[in-house]
Amino acid sequence: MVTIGDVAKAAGVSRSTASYALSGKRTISPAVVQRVLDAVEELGFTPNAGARALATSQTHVIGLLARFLSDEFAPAMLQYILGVTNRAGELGYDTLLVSEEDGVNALKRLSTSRMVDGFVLLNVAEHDDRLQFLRDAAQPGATVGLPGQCDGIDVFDLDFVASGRIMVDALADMGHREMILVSQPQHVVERGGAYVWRLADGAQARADERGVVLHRYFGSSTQPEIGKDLHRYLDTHPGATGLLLNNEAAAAALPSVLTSRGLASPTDISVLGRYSDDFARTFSLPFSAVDSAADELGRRAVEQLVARIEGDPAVAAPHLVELISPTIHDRGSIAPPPASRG
Amino acid sequence: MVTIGDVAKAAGVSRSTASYALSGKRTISPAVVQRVLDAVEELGFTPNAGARALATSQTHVIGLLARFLSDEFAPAMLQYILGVTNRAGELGYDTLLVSEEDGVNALKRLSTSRMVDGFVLLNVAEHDDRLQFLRDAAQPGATVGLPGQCDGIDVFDLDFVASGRIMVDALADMGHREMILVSQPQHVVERGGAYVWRLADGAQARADERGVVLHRYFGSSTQPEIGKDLHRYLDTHPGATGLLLNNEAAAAALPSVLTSRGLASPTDISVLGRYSDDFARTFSLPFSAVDSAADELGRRAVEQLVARIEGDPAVAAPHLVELISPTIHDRGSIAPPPASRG
DNA sequence: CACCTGTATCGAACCGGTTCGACTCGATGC
DNA sequence: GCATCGAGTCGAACCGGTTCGATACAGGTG
Repeated sequence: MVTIGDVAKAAGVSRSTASYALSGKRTISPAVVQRVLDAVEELGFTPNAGARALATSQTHVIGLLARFLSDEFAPAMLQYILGVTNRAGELGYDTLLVSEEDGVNALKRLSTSRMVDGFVLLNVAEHDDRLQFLRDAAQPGATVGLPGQCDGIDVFDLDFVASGRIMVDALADMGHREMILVSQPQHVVERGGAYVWRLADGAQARADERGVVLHRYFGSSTQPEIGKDLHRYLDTHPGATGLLLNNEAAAAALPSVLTSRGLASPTDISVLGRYSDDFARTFSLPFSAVDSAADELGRRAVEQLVARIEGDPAVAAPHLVELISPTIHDRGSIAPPPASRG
Repeated sequence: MVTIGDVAKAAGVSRSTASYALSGKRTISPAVVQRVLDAVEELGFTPNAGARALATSQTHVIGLLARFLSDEFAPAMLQYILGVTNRAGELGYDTLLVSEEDGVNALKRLSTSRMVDGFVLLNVAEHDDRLQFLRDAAQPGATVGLPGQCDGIDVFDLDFVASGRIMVDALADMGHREMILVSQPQHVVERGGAYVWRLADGAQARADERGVVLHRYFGSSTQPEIGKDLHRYLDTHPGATGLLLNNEAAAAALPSVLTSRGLASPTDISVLGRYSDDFARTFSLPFSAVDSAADELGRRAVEQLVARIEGDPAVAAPHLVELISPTIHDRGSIAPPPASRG
């Protein structure tokens, strides 16, 4: 293997001079710099990552802690992962992906062994046991997902309260007065999926403000249960003209439920989901939806993490809690309710 | 940070003794070993990964080169990734995930900087430009996907030729005489997705042997195009009673296509796909399918890679080309054709 | 001409582990 | 009683980078 010593020898200088020529941290004569660069080129020198990490205490690797929970839609996670790895790559960082069950253990291991410069945590719950160790870690961390306590970390998430509000608004603006909100299953909430009730509360508050009736349900996350759930909701509330879906499985199941009831969207019923554009394409879902912004959240988390890694540690920038404003991707599934039309 | 020097001092021994006490590579008296272990415990010592890598030339990290091609069904890739990371974790290895466009560059970079002990390549094409560099690399490599040239690497893949055969057999055994095979889009083949024609050729050969009519198509990999494709195929071949799907998007789109045509499986048409069990669960697909064995392939690739990394380099084990026999996961979507029933 | 300044370079130390060779000491063999 | 041996330990070197302090030398100043 080619070391910087080989490069130095080939260029006829000392190791330190070669190092400075490459890093530019001290002034080296242009002639020498050129000789060093030529030697690097000729010999095919690449610095040994371990040695550099040892000397500089920087690995240029970030740890990505994913968490795949049962009854969750795994493919949705991929968007976040790719958002992180791609942006990290652009910024000169590699990504160590950990899918271990025991996130706390992985976090400790990577942190104390100094394998990474920082962490990105995905799928963060209201009370996430990984956070305590993240705060104590020597490396900074950013999360995708809004936990109960945000101190000491940078937090990124979709603004789910606002999402709930604009979902109600979108339908209420069209004249809908009664709608059904289908959330994730109850146990997703119980294990800390706070975004579920955040969206629901935002929706409820806005519904109350506008005098709209909102029926709230926790739907199943599996087929065919969710299909039956949807039928039951529609049977129970024949006056409801709008459907808000904060549940990927419900969105995926809805087309065949509507078909079998002889309903069409938006003619008979308006539908508004909350999922990513990729998800919509994959499932060919014709419903307008609040974009979950997975890609953007992953990107932003990495950007902030890298800024903190590379920032002056003396100037501890205040920690961010960045809630991305929801945007609706219009696919034409919202219209005025049947009764209000000719 | 706690170093082995701190541990040695606390235990009242030299650094080298502490190191040997922990590694067991030389005999150290039980009393000293215990004192060292106590010190490690008390101080919370974890070896610095960079330092260890520098000294041992082993990083205990494997590089995972994923390749997300346009018009490919990204969620399917997740299964392979998790198969790799999970098994690697069990074997004591962390996984560096690279999703870079330029796989060749990433490979070179990780290899020459000695960031990883070996590589797993996913989504390997017939003529994959990454392979040439993998063969020249100082680290061993394993692939998931069967390339044209397999020398110098360990190769794992599903036996797609056999898959094609058993897919035809499964339907022909039930009495079907005319079926449609929907493959991946043509350009997936053109850029080296050899598994597409391997399965198609296997199917065609078996169909010819049995006197079965097989209509072959390259379907789109995106919605809603694939839905329209499916409708067209069914319109064109009203006599076809079986559908073979080597195209995830087609499988995902089929339920609504069938519903809108008023067809049910297997009553009106028998369907056999080729995708993983996880995929079926995630998308609630009710079709029997040849399992793509994503998880197993990822696992096997890692196991072989680790064996090679840790094996005696003097004893160069012959390289493997392991084709996993296809198995059908029965979900009840295959039955005799309508005409042959009462 | 002595003095100072700044530029360009070198040698040595350091990061935190691992490992080789040498040393000590008590037990064993003759 | 002395050489031999093995168990147990230590010091030093090494892995391949980075970085600090010192030095050499050129040019400018009083």
